[in-house]
Amino acid sequence: MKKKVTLKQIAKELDVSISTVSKALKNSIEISEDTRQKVQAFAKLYNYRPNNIALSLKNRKTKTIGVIIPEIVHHFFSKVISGIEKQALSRGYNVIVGLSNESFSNEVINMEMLANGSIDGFILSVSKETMLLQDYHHLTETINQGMPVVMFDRVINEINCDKVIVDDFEGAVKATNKLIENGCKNIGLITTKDYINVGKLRTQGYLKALEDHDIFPEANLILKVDDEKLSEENLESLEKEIESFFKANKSLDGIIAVNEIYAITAMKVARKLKIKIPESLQVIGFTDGVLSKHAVPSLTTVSQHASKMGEKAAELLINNLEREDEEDIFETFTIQTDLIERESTK
Amino acid sequence: MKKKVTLKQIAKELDVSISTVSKALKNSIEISEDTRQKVQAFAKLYNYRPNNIALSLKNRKTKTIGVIIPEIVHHFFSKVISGIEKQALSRGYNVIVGLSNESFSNEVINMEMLANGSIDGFILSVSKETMLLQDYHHLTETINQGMPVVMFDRVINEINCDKVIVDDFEGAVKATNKLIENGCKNIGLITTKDYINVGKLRTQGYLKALEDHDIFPEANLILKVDDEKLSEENLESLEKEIESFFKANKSLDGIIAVNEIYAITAMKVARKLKIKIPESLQVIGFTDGVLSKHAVPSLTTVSQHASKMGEKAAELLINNLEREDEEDIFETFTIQTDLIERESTK
DNA sequence: ACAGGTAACTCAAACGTTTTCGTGTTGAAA
DNA sequence: TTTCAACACGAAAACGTTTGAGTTACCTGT
Repeated sequence: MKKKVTLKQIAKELDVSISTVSKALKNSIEISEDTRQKVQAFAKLYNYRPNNIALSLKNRKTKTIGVIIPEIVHHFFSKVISGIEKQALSRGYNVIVGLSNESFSNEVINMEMLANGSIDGFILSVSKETMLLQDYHHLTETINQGMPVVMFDRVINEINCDKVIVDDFEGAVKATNKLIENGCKNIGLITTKDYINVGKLRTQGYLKALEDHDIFPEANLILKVDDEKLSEENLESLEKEIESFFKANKSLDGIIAVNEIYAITAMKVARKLKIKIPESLQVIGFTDGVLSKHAVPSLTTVSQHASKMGEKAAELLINNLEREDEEDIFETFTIQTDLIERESTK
Repeated sequence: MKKKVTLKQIAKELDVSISTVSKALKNSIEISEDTRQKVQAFAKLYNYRPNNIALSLKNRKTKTIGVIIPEIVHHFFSKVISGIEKQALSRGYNVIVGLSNESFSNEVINMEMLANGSIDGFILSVSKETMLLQDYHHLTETINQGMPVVMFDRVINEINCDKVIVDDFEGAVKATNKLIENGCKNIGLITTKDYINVGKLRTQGYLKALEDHDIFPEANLILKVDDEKLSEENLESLEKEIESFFKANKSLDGIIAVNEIYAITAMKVARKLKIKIPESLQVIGFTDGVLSKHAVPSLTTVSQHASKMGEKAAELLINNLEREDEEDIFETFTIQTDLIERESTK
């Protein structure tokens, strides 16, 4: 077991100074050809690699970015991470991941753990609890200490930083328009409670599209599901809720669901009630994950290009980190959605 | 924008030495009550936090573990990460993630990037390419340098380190037994090419169960799908392959599939061919992901407890890191599988 | 009055780099 | 023989901590 070799050891071994070794390895012209070759040969032999931690300390930068997300077992977030990773790797950065599990205190703890020198900047999507509590002190403090932050998807307007968001509003408009074009007269919406930003925006897009086509939105065509229902256990109660929604609105011929689970569950309930998809009911979901692709019938869905979001977020952050001038001009980048048409629509 | 405050700054401000500040903050009895209070008050006011990088350099440990996985947009791997994260957080460690994207060179690059001081140890599952090439020099080198490594799921027997594996063999036995108990006479297997360890083990389990019941395994009941078919694009060709498999074996009344996609696709094909599930065909998959839960009919599956795997892997690694004696006694921990019964079996 | 003790600090080294500013030697020009 | 580059290298500081080993100044006992 040979431990990592350091400059000091090489220096001692070759009987030169540490500085000479360092310079020789960097091909400095200060060092004679002879010595340079000797040092480089030795370094290669012992597989010398500079110690990252020492470099970080010296340079005051770690070449590492911290990512805090609410959950990782989630198609959208893991896609975002893969985008971040891709961009980070190509620019020589590492990615360190913290999970908040939708808890405010976890978010704070994780950020504090990383903010003390471990990373150069944050990319994050805040937890639901944080949105509810509206306590953003950890964010403002981090930013005030001069650490760049990029928020994505679940962003907070009051916080002054770079942001990457999905055009949820426009996505919902597109989806709703599609259903209207396809002849739907009674389009229902399955959404979340309003405090979740994305749910709100999608609802607004749905309403806007109806309005544009002079369709009067009916309140009972909008089902606001309690968010707890998303947890894996409460699937049955979600099913029941959707089932009574369907039974109460027999005329439904189109459904927009603000996420994949709601859409899939709606299709499941429809099948149970012998409602044919897409013949008598067309369904569009959000988030183009595995479920949409493999469902039967496969689900038409609004793709959010999660991977691209991650790449863009990482790009904004790294640009900021490597910018010389310290001007803080923050950008909000909007990712356009695409409607992926599959079998659940005509 | 107030930058992070250091011991040196506090020392200068209060006109004492750096050591005094450090000791005061640690409540050392060497420092008078007075000074201690003064220093602590000042530190609190300026929100002093020790610089992690400096600590890492001094202590020669980073309290960070590196995780290298082939892919993150994958239910199994993201579950494993969440398990690792959970255990890591509870023991004061951070998790830094590298993705190999199933590529050997990416795996090597990522490991080299992290192995130079950034982390204390690795948790990894090797890429398919690495298994194919059988080039493990990056692993042996890392281990030889004294950095602990824990492998999970896709492990390599020749490498001497802690391992966490799923009892794939026994899982396949359980699944096959279940089908036999349920009256299946002609059980097919949809698996991968043999170089993937897990596929091989599951195949062996399937064969063992048949043997135990004096059923002679028929070669044409085993479909070895080319692994490329797992990629999201080649879904159609996977479907075709399975379809001809079904057509060539009309007597099939049970299917074991070594992953979720194969199982779901098999069900899709069955539906197309008007084969009723579970009445005339029962299906069991591996990996209890979202697809299994939300499929119609929902899929009976062998759960691998991915999250538990992650926790165990992190536990083994951290125990190793924090162990005083340097004895290298490596452990291979086997995670038992569970058969989650759903609608795709009787 | 003075050794001995102790409370309260400070010093300095160490972790592994990079980099600026010397410094000694050589050879050549004056 | 003196002077001065050019050359090849070394010393030391700095990044932010921790910690064992000094160093004061003051107090106590004899």
